[in-house]
Amino acid sequence: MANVDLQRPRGTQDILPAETPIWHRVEGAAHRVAQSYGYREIRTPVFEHAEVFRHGVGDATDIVEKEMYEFEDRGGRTLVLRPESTAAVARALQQASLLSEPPVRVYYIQSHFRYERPQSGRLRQHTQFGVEAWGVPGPLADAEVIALAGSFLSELGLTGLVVRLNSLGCDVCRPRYREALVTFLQSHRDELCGDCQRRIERNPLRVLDCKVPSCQAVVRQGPKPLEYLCADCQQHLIGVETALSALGITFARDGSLVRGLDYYSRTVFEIGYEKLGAQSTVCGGGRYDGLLQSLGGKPQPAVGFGLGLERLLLTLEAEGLLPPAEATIDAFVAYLGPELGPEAMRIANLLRSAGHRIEMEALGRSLKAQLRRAQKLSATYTVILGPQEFARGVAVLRNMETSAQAEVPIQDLPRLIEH
RNA sequence: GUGAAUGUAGCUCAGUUGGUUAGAGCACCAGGCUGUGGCCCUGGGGGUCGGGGGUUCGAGUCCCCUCAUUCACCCCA
Repeated sequence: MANVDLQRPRGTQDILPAETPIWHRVEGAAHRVAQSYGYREIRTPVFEHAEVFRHGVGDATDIVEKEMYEFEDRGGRTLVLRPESTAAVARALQQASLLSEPPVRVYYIQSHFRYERPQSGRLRQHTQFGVEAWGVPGPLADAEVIALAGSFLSELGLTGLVVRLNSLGCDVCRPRYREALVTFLQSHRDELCGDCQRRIERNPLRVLDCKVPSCQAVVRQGPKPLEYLCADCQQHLIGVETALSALGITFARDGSLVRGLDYYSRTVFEIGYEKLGAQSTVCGGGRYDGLLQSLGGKPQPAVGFGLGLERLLLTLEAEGLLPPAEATIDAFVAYLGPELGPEAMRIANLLRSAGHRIEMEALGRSLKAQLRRAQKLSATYTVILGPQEFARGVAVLRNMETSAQAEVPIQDLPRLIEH
């Protein structure tokens, strides 16, 4: 016997039978809500050519630089397990020429893979429900995807989540702000933490949301991103806020909110749940008008979000919103003595044909053990077949809740059992 | 990638300054009730003490390495 390591790979999760029902519920809500907003599902390959993410997500991002599962296949192609879906979706829409007829509204529920140090709410394989509106430049689209996320979360019973909103500017104003910020930060370099000193070159906007108090003190004196927004970007931000207010969605403008992927422009937002600790952002998104162009296509405005389902489940659990376990069968078929096995099996199939969910005793245990099993499965009924009943063409039908039982003709069983 | 904590039965956990055969509750199986679940009583099965190496007469306990989980950072959903 080979000595196989039974441990799952680091940062992965088995979703066991006890957990699949809640996944079905969450995924079902995602399908319903997305479709109620007119979005249609898209599925892309688990792996893509590496360039899709290099150019789409950005060469200098952590995701591309050190977190991609990259490998060479037997044909010498460099492939990558997708670390996110937006760049892949852009590639797919472009390849199928679907963007010639905007708007294109799509959603996905897909796994993503990142080589990270795992902790709760951060896995190497994780699932995102994502939504994208392509070919829509106006602020109503931004508000729409935020509203969609809100509808989804409230359908699951969540309240008390915080929407944070910011604008990163566009090709016109972002470089101006970035330059002003870098100049400012360099003049205060020795007041910043080590991480932030590195960020000045790598990703200066990140300094804005550093948690170190001394860095925050520096940032407070520096140039404010919103002051550098061009007129168009300002108007866009106000347009998003006006629409959100009209929808009754509460949000907070947060000038320090920065998203790590290169493709974002203008609107960025996060929806978070504080009790989750460090990995508290459940949903993150924004506008990425420049993404398609960076993949070699024609410019196409787009806005969307990604919502981490594992983190969402943690939130639901913390809020006590996981539904109680439901009965998995309607009736359990018990029988006495191995010679009655085939007849019990015939009865079980008779009931299944009538649409009932049936489990039959598989281990030939005592009646006591069989009833215990039926109870454990929350079966509504137990059908008991013993030699005495078999000889007369009847079976005992026992209601597990009331303990009432009666002998009934076998052909009447399908009619007498209810869900 | 950086820093720290934890790892004993399916689950939650005890286990003294290193000292016989590693325990409890829950769960599981059986019997009490020879064909009736829940409550109760009795009994039973189950453990490479995460893995490997070392110190020692002797290691669950001490040391090193390794794997995994958790927490924080980086980053992100």
